[in-house]
Amino acid sequence: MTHQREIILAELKKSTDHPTADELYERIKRQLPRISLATVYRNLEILSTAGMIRKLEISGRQKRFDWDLREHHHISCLRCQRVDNIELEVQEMLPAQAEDRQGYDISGWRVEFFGLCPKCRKDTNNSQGEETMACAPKGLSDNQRQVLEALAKSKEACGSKDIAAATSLEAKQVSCQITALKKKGFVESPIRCKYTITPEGQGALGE
Amino acid sequence: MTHQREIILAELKKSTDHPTADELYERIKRQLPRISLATVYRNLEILSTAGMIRKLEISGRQKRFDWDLREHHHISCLRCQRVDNIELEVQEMLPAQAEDRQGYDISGWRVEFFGLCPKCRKDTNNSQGEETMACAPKGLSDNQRQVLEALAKSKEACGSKDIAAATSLEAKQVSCQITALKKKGFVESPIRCKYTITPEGQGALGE
DNA sequence: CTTGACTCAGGAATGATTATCATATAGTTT
DNA sequence: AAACTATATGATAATCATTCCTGAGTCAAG
Ligand SMILES: [Mn+2]
Ligand SMILES: [Mn+2]
Ligand SMILES: [Zn+2]
Ligand SMILES: [Zn+2]
Repeated sequence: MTHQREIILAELKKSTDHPTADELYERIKRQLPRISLATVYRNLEILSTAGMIRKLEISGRQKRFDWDLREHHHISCLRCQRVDNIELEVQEMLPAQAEDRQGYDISGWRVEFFGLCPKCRKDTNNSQGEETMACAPKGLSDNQRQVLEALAKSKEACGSKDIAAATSLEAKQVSCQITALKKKGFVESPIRCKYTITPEGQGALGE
Repeated sequence: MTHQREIILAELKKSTDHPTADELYERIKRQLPRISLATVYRNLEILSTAGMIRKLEISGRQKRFDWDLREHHHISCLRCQRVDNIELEVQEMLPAQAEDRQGYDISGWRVEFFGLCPKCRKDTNNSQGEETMACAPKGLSDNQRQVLEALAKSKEACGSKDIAAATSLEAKQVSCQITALKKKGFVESPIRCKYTITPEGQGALGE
C-alpha cells in the first residue's frame, strides 16, 4: 500500500458519485500534483482486483469506480452521465432462476437502468430549445475557418463558387466544408445553393 | 441506401453471432475488397441511429451489432467472447415495477448475463492445466530476447551477473527482465539467484 | 557494504472509434 | 445531356481510454 495508493483509495471513499479514472485523477492532483494518470489507472485496477473497490462497467462509456462493495446495481442519466445506486426488490433478483440458461454456466449478471436524473428532468421541462446549443460541436479546421471568414466578409448570400474565388480553395473543397459548417450550425442557406454565416458562426470565428 | 450499406446490412442479417465492426469488415471485404473500415463503422452507426439494426453495449468490450430488433437481452462468454441471445420469462421483465425510481425518469434498462458458454465449459472440464498456456503472454522485447538467448547458450544455471556480462546490459536491467520472463514462464530458478531457460522459453525464442 | 528480489511511476504504446478531407458517386436543375 | 451541387466513400490522421514496459527505488539477505 503505497502513499499514492492510499490517497487514491481515500479520495474514492470520499466521493459520493461514481467517478471515472480521470475524474479521480483531477481531484488527486491537488494533493499529488506529480502523479500520472497511468498510476491512477494501475492502482484502481490493483484495488479492484484485490476486491477493495468495484469497477463498474456502464454501457459503452468510461469505466467508473465504486468504494461500496455491497452487491448493488446502478442507474445512469442519459444526459449528464451521472450514475446513482439503485435498489432492487428481492423478487427482482434474477440469477436464482437464471442458472444454466442456454447451456451457459452463469457466473454473474448485471442490470442497468437509464433515463433522466431528477435534475435533468427539470431542466428539460424548463427550456427545450437550448439543447442544440449544449451539444453543438466545437473547433474549426483551417479550411472551415477560411470559408467562414469569406462568408463573414460578404454582405449577401453567396454560392460556393464565389467563396472558392475569395479563398485559395477549390469549389469542391468549399462545398465539402459548407456541409460540415451547416451541420455545426455556423452556416445556413437562405436560398438553395446560397449561403450565409449564422450568429453562431460569427461567435465561432471570434474565439 | 448505397450499395455498400446494402452489403453491410445483408452481411449482418446473414450472421447468427453478433459480430463486431471489424469482424463484419473482414467478411465484407470478400465482396467489396476496396471498402474501408471507416465505412463499415459509419454505416453501422447510421443504420442503428435509423433503428434498422441494434448496437449492443456489452460491458467494456468492442461493440457488437444485431439485426434482430425484437426486445431481447444477451449472455456472453467470459472466455471466448461469444454473445448469444437470452430469453427472459415474463416475471423477469423489470421495468414495469421500475418506473420513476429514485426520481429518475426511466427510459430503458438492460440485463446482461455472463459465464462460460457450453463449448468453453467442456474445454475446461477436459483439460485444466492448459489454461495458463492459453492466456500466456506473447511477444518478447529486445532486452528480454537478449537475456533469454544468453540463458539458452549457458549449459548450467547462471546468475544475473553472468548474463549481464554475456549481454550488453546492466545487472539491474537483467534482473528486471528476468522478473518479467519468470512471469511469462520462460525462465525458472532452480536455486536462488540462479536461472535457467524453460522449454516454453526455448519455444518463444524459436518463433 | 553488495547483490538481487520486488514494486512502482510514468512515458510510450495499443486498440477501438471518430474526424478530416480529397475523390468518387448520385441527384438536380437548366 | 451538360453543368453543377450534394452526399458518400476510402485513406489516413487524430483522439480517447486503457495498458504495457522499463529504469529507478526500496528493502532484506549475505
Ligand atoms: Mn454504487
Ligand atoms: Mn441478439
Ligand atoms: Zn442528468
Ligand atoms: Zn466460450
